[in-house]
Amino acid sequence: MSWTDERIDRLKAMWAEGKTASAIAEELGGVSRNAVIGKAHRLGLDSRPSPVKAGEEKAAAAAPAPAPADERPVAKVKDKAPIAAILETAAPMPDEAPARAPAPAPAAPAAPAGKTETTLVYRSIGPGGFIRQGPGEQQAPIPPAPPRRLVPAKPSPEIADKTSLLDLNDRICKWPLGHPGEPDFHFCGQPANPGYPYCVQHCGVAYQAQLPRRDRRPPPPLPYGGPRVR
DNA sequence: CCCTGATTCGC
DNA sequence: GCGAATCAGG
Repeated sequence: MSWTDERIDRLKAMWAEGKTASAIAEELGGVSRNAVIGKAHRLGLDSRPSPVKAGEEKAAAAAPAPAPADERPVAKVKDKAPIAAILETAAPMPDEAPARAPAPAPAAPAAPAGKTETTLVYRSIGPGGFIRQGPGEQQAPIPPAPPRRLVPAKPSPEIADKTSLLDLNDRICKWPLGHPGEPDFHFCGQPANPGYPYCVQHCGVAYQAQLPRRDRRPPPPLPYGGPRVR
């Protein structure tokens, strides 16, 4: 079914009457509700109060100022231009933000005593989560530290004579002892079995002959409660 | 789940 | 331009 002039007129009339898109579609016949809505849009007919938009208007009225970037809904994956949306959100808005919340100029006198004035400052959040400074609120530059002679830090006593990550090469055993992040975490450090990353002893742990299925033993319960799930 | 309108995007 | 598919609130 095509959009003849007559059908378009009927659509316009019913749309103006406030009939729902489904009702219009049913009355016209041969078209779906979506077809009616699409046609109405292309004709430039007035928007109807849509459930989606109604909520947005309320929110907009309650919070006229743009919400901080980190509180806005994250761009959905399906969005065709998520980058653009993020950039638009994060980009400084030279006309709005500073005008709405002017930062006190460095030379400006402090607020009059006895009356505490709280100014709400909207900031945009940068891609890394840092807070962008607004114009006119630069901090005084941090003075450079006085020059000092740099000396190597002493290793902590716990790992003073242990094999650390930096000590590893292809000739020493890389078998880890302890857990990464713990203060005494280190590596075996014995001479490696040539061609292997571990010493002979740890090669015996790391490499085991493949047994036929029927000969395999079920693995013993793990001492630490199973693999960590992150 | 149903309804609604808005929007997108392949045709 | 068309409209199905999809989204999102009621």
